[in-house]
Amino acid sequence: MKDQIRKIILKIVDNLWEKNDLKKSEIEINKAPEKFGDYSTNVAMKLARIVKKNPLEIAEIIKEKLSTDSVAQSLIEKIEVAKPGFINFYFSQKAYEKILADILKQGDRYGFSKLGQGKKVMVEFGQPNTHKAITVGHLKSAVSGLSVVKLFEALGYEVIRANFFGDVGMQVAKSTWAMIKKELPSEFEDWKNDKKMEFVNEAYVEGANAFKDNPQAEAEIRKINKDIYAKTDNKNYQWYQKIREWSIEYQNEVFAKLGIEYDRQYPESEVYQDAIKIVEQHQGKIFEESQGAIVYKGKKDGLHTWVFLTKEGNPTYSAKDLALAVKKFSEYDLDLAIVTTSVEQTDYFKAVIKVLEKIDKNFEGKYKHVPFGWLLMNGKKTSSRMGKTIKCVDIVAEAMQLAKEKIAIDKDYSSEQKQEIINKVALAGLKFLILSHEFHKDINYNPEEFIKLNGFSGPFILYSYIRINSIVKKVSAKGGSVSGWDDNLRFESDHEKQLASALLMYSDTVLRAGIEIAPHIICNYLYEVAQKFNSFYENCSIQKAENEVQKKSRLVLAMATGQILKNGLGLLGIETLEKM
RNA sequence: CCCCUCGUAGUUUAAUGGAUAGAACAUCGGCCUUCUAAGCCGAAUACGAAGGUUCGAUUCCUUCCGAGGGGACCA
Repeated sequence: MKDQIRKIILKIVDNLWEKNDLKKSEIEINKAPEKFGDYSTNVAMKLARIVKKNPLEIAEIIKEKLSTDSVAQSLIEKIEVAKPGFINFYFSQKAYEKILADILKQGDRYGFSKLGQGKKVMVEFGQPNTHKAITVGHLKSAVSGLSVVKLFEALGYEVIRANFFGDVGMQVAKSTWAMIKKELPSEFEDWKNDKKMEFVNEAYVEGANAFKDNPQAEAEIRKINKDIYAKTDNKNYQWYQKIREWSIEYQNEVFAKLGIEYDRQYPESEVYQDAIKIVEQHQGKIFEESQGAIVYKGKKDGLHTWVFLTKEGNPTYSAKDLALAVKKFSEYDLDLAIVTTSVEQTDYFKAVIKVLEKIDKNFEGKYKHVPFGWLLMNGKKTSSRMGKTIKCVDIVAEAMQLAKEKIAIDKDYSSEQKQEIINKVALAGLKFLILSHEFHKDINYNPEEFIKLNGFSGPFILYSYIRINSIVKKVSAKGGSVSGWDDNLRFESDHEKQLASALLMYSDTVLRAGIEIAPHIICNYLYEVAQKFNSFYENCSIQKAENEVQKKSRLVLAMATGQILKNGLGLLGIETLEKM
């Protein structure tokens, strides 16, 4: 709809002022502030400088021409000119009819665009380490990454979900060392993965402390590290392998609960050899020797110096990330690869990407790092209440506990139904909290109420969706019908019109959120829709509509709203509930 | 010392260079015999400081103040 209006305006402008230097990208057609209509354009103000005329005069001329265009006439009910030179549009009933029909016809596919058609993108997110706990940072990565995946899918891309996890290095040696030393409870083997991993994480902490404080332990841990790299067939390696398996199973369980399944998982150990090779291949050109290590000196590119191979000849993470990048493209023929990590790695990835582009020009612009901020409790990274590092499972458990305490669930539901409601509400709250902030900014939350159940929150949107579901069922049961819903709709009140206008903005919003990789835009949008729906709900009864046309119109509007909320929540990785 | 990010109501935050800076929580005041009150309606409170560019700056540039992150063998 926006494109249609845009085309018409551009044509008018070209006809009126033949030799204008107006840059088309400067012309904006945007959602107008509520009191000024639905869409607005700045074309007259941009034109003013070029044709040397008062923007208000120009706006009037364009308005005049627009009102004689037949396509514009059918979509737009009213055009207004406002100072300093905006042209504002109000949608027509026909426009509403068309959009509602599209939404209901296309259903779950509504809002998908063709922008990325035929293109492949890989999104890497999650990135936990084996042999230790999955932290709140991994949770943030997982939730954010899933949303990036969904946004790219909505843009029409084929998306490959990838995970890169650390399964080698000193941290795994530390916990392996402590696990061997520790006395295991007799029933240990029968424990589920989550309990085992809790135990392993304690071992990791002990191992890390011993490494710091005890030279004997340090030597033993270094030996274990060597055995792991060499795959020596001894107790050390066997233990490492066992813990690795539990870790991976556990990771998959945790991520599955968050709604994440990967298409490709890259263990760090898999790129180890490639990393060495790739650095050696480009030594002298991109890399040089410095103090025994092989480094990339980034000064000429405005970057720091980064070590790629240590003086012992081991690849650092930079080399592994480099090898990983190359591997991704060779395996999947990608058009784009996205890596999400926390912000502290921003400079680091600048260097990795720079080096990647030096290796092959074809990578230019195709590897993108998306940094996200911390999830902070009262502005701090740690929690005294939960122990030093905040674990992913603790956060999820807290959210569930909060949901359980504060939601009033119909007592007639079975315990399974209740559990499902608690799970989904908690995850909706958690995911919405994370995604409603701009990616690169830190999130501060208050542990007492860190997921909100009302106001600007995921549960509020779920609740609105359920209200819709409930009315639609009730009205349909009483013989209300939506047959022939694609024409003869009539919206009289502002509540109806504003809701319909908001629905009309969905596809523009998805497009923008996708291009900018900004799920918070979706959050803001969904909240606006839900609010407008609730206003409509209070003021415009469906059951008590004055006539059949009104009843049908309102029912269709409610149904379309439900579909939009569902689709939008889907982009955030949030599942809907049918009742609660 | 150098580089990056960020400073918006009491708190958490939004605003592709545009219109009266938009919300939520908390606070105060209304609305359930009526489609799920996790809701609706209303009140009050904010752009760190100073310059500059622009018809127009919260947004872009400079300086200062404040917070966080990064800067060779960790990631």
